[in-house]
Amino acid sequence: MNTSRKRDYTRGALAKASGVNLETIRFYEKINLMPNPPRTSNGYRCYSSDHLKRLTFIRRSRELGFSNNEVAGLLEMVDGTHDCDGVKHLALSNVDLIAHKIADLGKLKLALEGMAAECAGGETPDCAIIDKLLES
Amino acid sequence: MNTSRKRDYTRGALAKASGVNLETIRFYEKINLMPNPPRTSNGYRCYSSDHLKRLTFIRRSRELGFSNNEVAGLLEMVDGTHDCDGVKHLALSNVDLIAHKIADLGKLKLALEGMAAECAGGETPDCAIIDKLLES
DNA sequence: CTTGAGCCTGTAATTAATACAGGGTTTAGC
DNA sequence: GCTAAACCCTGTATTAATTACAGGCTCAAG
Repeated sequence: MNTSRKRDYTRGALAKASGVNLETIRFYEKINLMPNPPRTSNGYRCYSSDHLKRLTFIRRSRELGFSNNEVAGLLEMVDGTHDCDGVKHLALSNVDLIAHKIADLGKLKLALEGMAAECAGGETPDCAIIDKLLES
Repeated sequence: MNTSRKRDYTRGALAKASGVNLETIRFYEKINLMPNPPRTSNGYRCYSSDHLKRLTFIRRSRELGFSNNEVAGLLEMVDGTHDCDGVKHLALSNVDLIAHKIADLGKLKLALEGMAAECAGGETPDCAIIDKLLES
C-alpha cells in the first residue's frame, strides 16, 4: 500500500502538479484563495496534497469561467456545509451566459465569413455585412 | 426625408447613444481605437454619427469576446485600408478564432450542464458539481 | 448670478494575473 | 570542497481593459 503518504510539495512542485503558474500561487495566497502554508526551516513554503487538491479545484473553477470571487464562494461551500442549490444556481447562470456568447459569436462568424467571400473579387471589400451588423 | 442629418454628440451623449461608458470613450481615444475627434471652441469633443457607428461596432465586438487588439484588426477591415488579400486573410483568421472560441465555449457549457444535471439541488450534503471539481 | 450638470485633464484603483529585481539556499558536477 | 545552475524568498512593477476620482473650467436654468 502506501501509494502516496503525505507527500510534500515546494511551490514549484505544486505549480507543476496543479497546472497553476508559480507566481499565481503566491497571488492566490495574497487574496486568500489559498491559505498561508507552513514553512520549512529555511522559509520555503511547504505544501501538502490537500493544498494540491484545493489549488486544482481553483484552477478548474477558473477554467469554467468562475471569477476569483465566485471561486471564493465555491470554496466556502466546500469548506463548510455546501449549499447545493447555491452551487447549482451559479453553474446554471454561467451556462446561460456561455450560451448567449456562443449564439452571438455564431452570428459574427457568419458575418465575417460572408465578408471574406465578398473579398474574393480582389477589389476593395464592400462592408455591407459589417454595416448590417452595425445597424441592427 | 432628412431623418438625421449630421447630428453632433458631446462625449456624454455619445456614451448614452452607444452604451459605452463615458470614461471608456476617452480610453479608446488614448489607445487609438477611436480617432481624436474635432473640438468645439471651448475644447469639448465633438462627435458625429460616424463616431457613433464606430463606437457601437467596438462595443459589440468587445461583448463578443474580442480583445481590444482584435477589435483594432476588425476595424482595419471596416475601414478598408488594406488590400483585398490582406483583408481576406484577416477575416478568415478571425473566423478561425471565432470557431475556436465557439468550440471552447461549447465544451465549457457541456461540462457545466453535465455537472448541474447531476446536482440534486436542495440542501443535501453532497454536491455533484463540487465533487467533480475536487476530483483528483 | 449662482447652482449644478457636464466637460476637461491627469492619475489612481480594479481584476487576474505575470514579470522582474535583488537577494538567500540547495543540489549536481567536477 | 567549491562553483554554478536551479530554485526559493520578498517586494514592486507591468499587463489588459476599464472605471473612478480629484481639481478645475464652462454652459444652461432658475
